[in-house]
Amino acid sequence: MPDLRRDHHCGELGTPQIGQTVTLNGWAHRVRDLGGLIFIELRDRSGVVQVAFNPQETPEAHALAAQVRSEYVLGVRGVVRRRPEGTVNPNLKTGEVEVAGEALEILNPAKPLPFPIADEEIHVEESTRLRYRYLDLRRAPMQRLLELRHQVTSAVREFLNGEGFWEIETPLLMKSTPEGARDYLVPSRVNPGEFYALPQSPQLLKQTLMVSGVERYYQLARCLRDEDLRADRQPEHTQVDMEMSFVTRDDIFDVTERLWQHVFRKTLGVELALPFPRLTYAEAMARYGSDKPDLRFGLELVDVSSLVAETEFKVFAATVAAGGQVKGINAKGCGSFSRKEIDDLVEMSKEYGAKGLAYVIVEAGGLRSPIAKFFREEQLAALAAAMNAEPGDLLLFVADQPEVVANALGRLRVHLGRQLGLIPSGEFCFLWVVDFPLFEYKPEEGRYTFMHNPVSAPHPEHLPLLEAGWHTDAAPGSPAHPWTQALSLQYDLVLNGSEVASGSIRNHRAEVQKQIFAILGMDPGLAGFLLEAFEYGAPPHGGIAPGLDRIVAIMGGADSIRDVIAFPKTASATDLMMGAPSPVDPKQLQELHIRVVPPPGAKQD
RNA sequence: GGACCAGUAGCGUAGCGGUUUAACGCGCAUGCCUGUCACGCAUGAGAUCGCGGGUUCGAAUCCCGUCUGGUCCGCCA
Repeated sequence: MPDLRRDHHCGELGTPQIGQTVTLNGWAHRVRDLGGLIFIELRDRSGVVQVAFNPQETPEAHALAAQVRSEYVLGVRGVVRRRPEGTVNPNLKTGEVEVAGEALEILNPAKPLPFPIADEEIHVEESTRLRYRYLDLRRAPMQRLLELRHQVTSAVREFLNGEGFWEIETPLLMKSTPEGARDYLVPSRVNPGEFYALPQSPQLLKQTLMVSGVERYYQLARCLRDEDLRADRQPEHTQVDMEMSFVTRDDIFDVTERLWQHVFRKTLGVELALPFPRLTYAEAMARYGSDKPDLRFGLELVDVSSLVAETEFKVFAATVAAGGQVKGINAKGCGSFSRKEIDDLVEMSKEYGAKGLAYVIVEAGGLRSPIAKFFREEQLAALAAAMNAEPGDLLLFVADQPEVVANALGRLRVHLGRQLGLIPSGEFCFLWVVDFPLFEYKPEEGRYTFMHNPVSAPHPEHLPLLEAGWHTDAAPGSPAHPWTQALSLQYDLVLNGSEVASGSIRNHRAEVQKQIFAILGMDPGLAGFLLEAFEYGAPPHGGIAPGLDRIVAIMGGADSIRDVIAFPKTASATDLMMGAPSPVDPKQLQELHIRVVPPPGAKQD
């Protein structure tokens, strides 16, 4: 370590330290060489302070200071003094004082940087930031996010420890499962031809821990999935994985709500109101067309099926007759949209699966629309009334099967909310979505699959529907089928339109779990050991797994979860800093008993 | 797997209705400058216009392909 070892941090200096000799270590944030005087802004994690070097007072230090460039690493000793009259910098936390540099040591020079560290508002290609992630993380906005994430995890641990949870680690080398997401595989050298899988989540193991009598478990667990990426999806993400025994759904809601209340209070000073509102899945889909509705704005979906069933507009009438529905949203004040703007919305709704988007412009004199001619006067009036239409509004309608309508209008709703600036910033709108269907019918596979995961328990009163499903006359997938009707004790936590946690009360009775596997046509596979464990006294249990990356990103106002992950991957799952993934030495492959068969057209080395 | 957007000195951009020494700001280098704080002033270096092919007398500019990054759909909790 250098001679000049720090005894203070840059950002903590102020008028109370005036007169003290301090030693600082840090980076040259900005350098201003006036020919005589040299000012160096010195930065460490705590902040920035100005150091002044005077050629008359300390010629040696001054001569060295003249060599300092941006981001040189320095040791500085000097006396804290009040800045001369008129030179106080109100933009700097330490701006009332400066350090009169007496001794300077260059601990390490730095090459000119690929992008500036000192400017907070920089526009640099994200690939450049990722290539030089160590420099990107040096920037103040990124440091703030790193610190926020640290504070959040620390508050999470503090709270859960206080509630009697035990933090327990589970293995990274697990067993592959065919269902759900694609696994990352790790070849076994010792067992030729066999593979481990990296965990998609510790789901089965945390349930196993309940059988072990742990009662309250948590882990900041890394979860890995080999699927395509998005702005809010990385190949590895972190969950606050929790599981509890002898609890009801409300117990889990209560702990989770108080957890985030504690975290928001400790880290942001924001007071969350409890309890969080709840919506059933059915209501969320009906009113917002989404199972993760953003409640920070309105634009709710309105069902007008009954109003249009008898009209001459065949698209609407036929859809309703065929068991579909017609729903609309009222884009308030968008009646002035240009033809192109409306066409864009139509195009977008098609992207989201709708066959089309009907629109009606509300004018003072009446309704203007290409489809108006198919409606009688009173039908139009009823439609306008149902949509709460006022002159200047734009009404948008989709007719289709309920899932399609919900998806298209739900996404259109979010798009319009953003486009119209209806979404207030700085608000944190949590809500529970409850009563998810237990199963989901996949027409293309002709079978039922699980909605969330296969371990979610059915609603107790829907338990008989499991058995009834084997004997029904109802067509698979139809609304009348018992398995379509069965609701589960699964729940999601939604924050500002993002799903930030998911959980359920689990099946703890082996026969119920086996029944569900049978309905899903699933081999228990990996879960076999859990089923066995259930036969040795499994407590009722349930849990939840909040996604840390998404929550921290929302808390910190980051655009992407990449900004709250220290070393994230690109959209093609590569790491631009370390250059992963990469080919490996043939010897390594040999040891693993693996031969690579490149796809046709792949790049050769 | 598909759609769209972007790629021009270290960074951010302009040029893209074809022909110029490829322009501007920041950064960098050198010199000057003793109260600056995005210091200032002057001079200068720095670009095979992502890559490959094609059209043309002539391509950063038009066409095709490809790579990389991003957003979205599919996929995924």
